[in-house]
Amino acid sequence: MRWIGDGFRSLFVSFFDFRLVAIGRRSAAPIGIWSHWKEVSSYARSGIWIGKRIRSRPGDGELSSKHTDYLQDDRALAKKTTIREIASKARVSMSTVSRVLNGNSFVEESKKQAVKEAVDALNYSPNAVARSLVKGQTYTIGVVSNDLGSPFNGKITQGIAMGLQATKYSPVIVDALWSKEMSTAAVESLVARSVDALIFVGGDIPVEELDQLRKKKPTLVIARELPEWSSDNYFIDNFAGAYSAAQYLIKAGHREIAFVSGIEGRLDSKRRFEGFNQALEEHQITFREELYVSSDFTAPSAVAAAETLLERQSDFSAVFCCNDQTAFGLRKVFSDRGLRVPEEVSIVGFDDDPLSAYMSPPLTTVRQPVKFLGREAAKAVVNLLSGEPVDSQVFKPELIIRESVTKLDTT
Amino acid sequence: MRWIGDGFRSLFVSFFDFRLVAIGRRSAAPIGIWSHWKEVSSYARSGIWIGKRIRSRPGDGELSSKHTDYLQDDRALAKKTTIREIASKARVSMSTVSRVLNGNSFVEESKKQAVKEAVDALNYSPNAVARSLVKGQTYTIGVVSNDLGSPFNGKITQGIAMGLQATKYSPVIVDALWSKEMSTAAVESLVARSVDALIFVGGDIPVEELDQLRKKKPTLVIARELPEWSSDNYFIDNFAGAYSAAQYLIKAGHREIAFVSGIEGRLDSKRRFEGFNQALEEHQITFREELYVSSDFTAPSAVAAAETLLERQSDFSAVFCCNDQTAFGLRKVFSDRGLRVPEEVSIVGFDDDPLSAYMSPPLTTVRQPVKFLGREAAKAVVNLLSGEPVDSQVFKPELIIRESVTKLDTT
DNA sequence: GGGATCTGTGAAAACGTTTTCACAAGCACC
DNA sequence: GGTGCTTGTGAAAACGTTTTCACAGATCCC
Repeated sequence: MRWIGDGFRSLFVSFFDFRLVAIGRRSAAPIGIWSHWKEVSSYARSGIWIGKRIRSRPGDGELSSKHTDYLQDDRALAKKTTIREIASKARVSMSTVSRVLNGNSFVEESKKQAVKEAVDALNYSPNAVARSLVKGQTYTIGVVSNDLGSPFNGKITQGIAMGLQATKYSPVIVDALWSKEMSTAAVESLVARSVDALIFVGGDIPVEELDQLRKKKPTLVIARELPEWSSDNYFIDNFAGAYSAAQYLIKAGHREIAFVSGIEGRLDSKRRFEGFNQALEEHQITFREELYVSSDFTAPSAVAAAETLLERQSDFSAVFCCNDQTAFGLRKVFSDRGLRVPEEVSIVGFDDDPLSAYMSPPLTTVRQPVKFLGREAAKAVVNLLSGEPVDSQVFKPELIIRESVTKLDTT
Repeated sequence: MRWIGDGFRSLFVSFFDFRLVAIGRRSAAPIGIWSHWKEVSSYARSGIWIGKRIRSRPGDGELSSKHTDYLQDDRALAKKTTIREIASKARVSMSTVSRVLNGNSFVEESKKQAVKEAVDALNYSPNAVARSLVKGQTYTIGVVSNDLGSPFNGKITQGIAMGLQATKYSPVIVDALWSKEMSTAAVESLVARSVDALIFVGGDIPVEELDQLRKKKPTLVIARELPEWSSDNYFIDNFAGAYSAAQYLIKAGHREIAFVSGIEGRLDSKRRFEGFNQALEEHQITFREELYVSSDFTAPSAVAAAETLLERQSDFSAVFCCNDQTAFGLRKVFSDRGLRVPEEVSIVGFDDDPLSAYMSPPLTTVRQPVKFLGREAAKAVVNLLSGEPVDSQVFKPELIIRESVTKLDTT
């Protein structure tokens, strides 16, 4: 909070949110020999709020150096070179400079050279904001992620960033943290910044809202199956992943297999259960309900799930976990209770977390091609922006066999 | 690749990088009854490249509807409402609309209302690009991260995003993937997009380059100690973290403690070794060189390190690992060799990975306040942007005691 | 009651590009 | 050698805001 002098329409500066509120009041004693009016504005410069409109009355004389110093806008001194300066240095018009820079029209070789020299000499780089304004494109792609801190989401995002690397688009990543409000806020902020396209990584925004967005901007939804969309949707085949893991357990002789779910209601959890079930049914195994325990993809919740499961005292020789964190949680409870893995209980996970290979025993799990998915999504969005339609695509996960499953002697 | 008709300066469209190359050639047979010139431009619209400059010669008559359809720019139809329309609907000037929207000047209540109604009625939201152009601020903050896929970096970035949530700034996150070229490219792209400030998360860009950048833009370096900077640098006290872990091992009776390093040459690794050493020295323990093994923060490399260490056949009762992934790698080798943890070897880690609590045994480790650091960095950068200087700050890590360290009977 | 100051508002300039438009000179062809 | 297309280029408009500037009416104070 800071008052700029006295003696004129004073300013109340709130640092918290950069709003400037004018408090009109009678002038008391003008600084120096002139009087000012100041349009209340939102310019913060080197800690001092500086008026842009400072008017000396006729006959009031010049501002003293003391005051000009005070009023000086120091950021303005670091003014960037503009296309106008290049034009005048190269003795051509601004249009020509633009044409050379964008390389989209014939320009005489000598002028081309002159422009390039001027650009180098003045160390010019074009202002992307101005370009965006006139082109109506920003060359940015909004990426709405949930929980960037998790390896799964982090890696997908990284894949997108990598895939966009060689293009002229950059990702603008926001983290919605699985919160409804934050995700709408995030999307609004992206739209206001006029990103050229949107990529949703997972999330649970209702399809209707996504439909609305898709009308306005090229939109891609990845790592989330959207049955309503026949295009612009890349996801991993959770059904097949779970099916292959369950199949593997069954082939190893397991019949009583417990299932620890992910977040109930989410399609990925559901599909994993369906794939799991399908494998069981194909081998005429009926799944007993007491072997289903609910969890939420986190290790702490898996601990609770494991305890519930053990309390039920229902026999099982293997557990299917909806992700690797769940497997880690279970493994810990089994350790604590002296249940040996895999000798007494086998475990399979899902995701292939970087640490799963280092669990003891190393975890057999379903690897999702996350980075690949991210990179493909980047390609897809570039295609979308060039007007090529993008068909939905299902990515196959891969069963990584390690040591957490034992072969049962079925005699 | 697509030719728009024949008969005039044709266009070769390269989809790969959106460059349009004009191929001048003699006209053959103009479409319809008029002739065109087309400024070669880079407009892609719904898969068809459409000329902006289509000139019918005098007397050539109107374009037929068939052709206007073809030439129509469909994205332009979805034109956003502008401040001008709000102004005319509310019967005030554009200036007044702007003033109401920004709330930075007195406006008569009745006009204020009229503007607000018009805004609601037309569902207007201001164009951030235009605003940025005139204000010279974009309200974006460039975040240069390395390896977003790792929990450590992912969580810091998440912290920054969370911290920026309530402000009017948004993060623009790029991943440099520890590559020199990618990081310079990333920084250049951020600067070209005129982000208002930069945050570097870790990384190894030379100080001189950072100094240069700092002259142009408010810059904050976090999660990396920069001894040359006395401000704008937030980092975690690696020395203290390692010291407390080593101290804990010593108090538990360990004398022969092995050290598995992080990436050699990086200051965080170095500081951890110094902290470790300091604790040893204070207890008059001389560190034997054969107990130092080099690694690089990844589990696979830790496996190699563990094997090297065991081959040396030097006695040790505990190992200090430079991060948790290293600890996981070691733990696996010890398992495989039948070395019990913690009964025969104790382990401490660094980072507190989400899965460390679920290692068997649960890993005693040094927790870094990563999300907190991210959030604080967000606050700091906002302060920086309002002109308040930001002093460098050291964040204290916390020793999390679990079960991977055993107390030795020192008799 | 009258000069000085305050207040609210619209017109217009500015931000830095790209694109359009107009034009002049060059070329090709009958 | 004239007609008509091609080519290169500069001036100016456009993108959608914010901010400046000018002005008129209101208020204040001696």
